[in-house]
Amino acid sequence: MQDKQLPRYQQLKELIINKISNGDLKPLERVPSENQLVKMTGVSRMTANRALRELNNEGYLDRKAGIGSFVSDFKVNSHLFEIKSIADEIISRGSAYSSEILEQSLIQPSNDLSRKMQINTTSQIFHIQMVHFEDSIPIQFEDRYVKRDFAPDFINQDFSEITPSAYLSSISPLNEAEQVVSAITPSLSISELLQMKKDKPCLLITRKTWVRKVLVTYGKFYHPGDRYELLGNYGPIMRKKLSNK
Amino acid sequence: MQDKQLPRYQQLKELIINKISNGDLKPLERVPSENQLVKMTGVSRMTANRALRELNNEGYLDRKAGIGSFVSDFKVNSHLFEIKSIADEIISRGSAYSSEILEQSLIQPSNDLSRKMQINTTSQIFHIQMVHFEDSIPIQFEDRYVKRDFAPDFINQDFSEITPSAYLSSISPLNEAEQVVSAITPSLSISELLQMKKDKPCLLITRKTWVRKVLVTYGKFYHPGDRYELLGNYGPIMRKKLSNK
DNA sequence: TGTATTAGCCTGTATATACAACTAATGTAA
DNA sequence: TTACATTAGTTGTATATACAGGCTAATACA
Repeated sequence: MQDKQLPRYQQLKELIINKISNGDLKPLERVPSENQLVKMTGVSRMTANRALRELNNEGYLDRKAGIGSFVSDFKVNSHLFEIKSIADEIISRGSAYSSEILEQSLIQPSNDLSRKMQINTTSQIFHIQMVHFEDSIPIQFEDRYVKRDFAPDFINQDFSEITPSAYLSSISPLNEAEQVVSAITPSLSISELLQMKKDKPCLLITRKTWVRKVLVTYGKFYHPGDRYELLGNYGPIMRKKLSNK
Repeated sequence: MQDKQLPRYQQLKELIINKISNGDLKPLERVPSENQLVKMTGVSRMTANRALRELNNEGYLDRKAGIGSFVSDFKVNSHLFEIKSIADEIISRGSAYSSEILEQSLIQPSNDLSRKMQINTTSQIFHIQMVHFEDSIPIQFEDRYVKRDFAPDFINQDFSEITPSAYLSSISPLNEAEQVVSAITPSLSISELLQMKKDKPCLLITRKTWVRKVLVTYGKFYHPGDRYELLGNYGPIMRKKLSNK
């Protein structure tokens, strides 16, 4: 592949990222300390420090002096910033969250869908449709497809307890996403599900998510235009710190 | 303020960021080399290296071995990712860009506007309204306010040559932004400006931008829902490298 | 037993040193 | 003039060392 070998701190970083990606290291688990890495790999402590420090800056790890280094809890706050569970969002606003599941099934994808999900038509995929409510007012209609390979137990989950988004994150940290935001006029059925007045616009978010370069889920998220807006903050890179508790 | 003094590499970083923010160091200008920083401030080369390396990772600087370190060209690609000039976006798609300026004036803000812009009503602000076209089709209606203090020469610019967004970025790198995306039904006048059919939805982006914690511009950007969508990619942090040319 | 101290491990920072790779400018020989 | 070698300055990496400060658990002591 590449004739030039990577620097040692970079090799260390990728070693740890790989262990996180393939599940050897799970969220909140301890990763080797700097001195352990020194003994294990023969590098000096400063290069072990650089590897762990940069992984911390990139959101893979949480470090705390006196304690150790731990894999970030991707369930709570993925380093895929801004993409959080709709339930958490509603609860953090102090509102009551509830949901209604309309469909939860295993299907054979159509030609169009198999192309979107980058699989052949013989693979099976899960399909879920549900509505999310904030204080009993519909705030999102979720129409999502999930690769069976990635989440074989998807069909047995109770998604009134854990949202599909949170469940998928718990299986493996999602490490790449593409999100398209658009304004549309909803179909009649969606308009009714969201209890919207006629001809009112919808904010539609179409999202694809990859784990280790493989697309695992594709979903459309419809929001009533007058009840939902998407907020983004852009600024100097902030690192979250572990609390002192 | 803070009883604990910052680490030296952090002090160095802030020194350089301040020089960039207040215009002492302009885009593409050379910043002191690691050895110069050593002589100037008395730190060791490794801590000077850490300061410059992290500023590079955060997008403030571009560094190249054998050459030196230079302030990033925020005009081309701000570290406020995803917020780029609509003109660049259209041109990068291979389409023809044009614009029509509807208003360009200096005004006294209303009570409501002065509150939104966090100033008192005696301060003056600039107001611009314009439409951006892709291949002669309207793609964005821009309704923007700019603090006079920040860009005193704003009124004399020819915004058919350089977009307001690009002009403001050229004055100083914009280092914080808040963006709210929503789906609305446009007013009749906006619907006509964008040559939209009746009752079709608009994608509305409301954006505030700060420079050094001071809000400098507030704008609303209306897009026809069927002609524009907002795309975001989220993934491992990538650093741009200087080319070898 | 209960409390205070200590030892040990962790991260965070700072320095001194070394070598490699790259680039531009300069000097030198053909 | 041209081609090549040298040199100085730059960033990039790697190591060894040191000390500070946070935290935990074992230990010593009253």
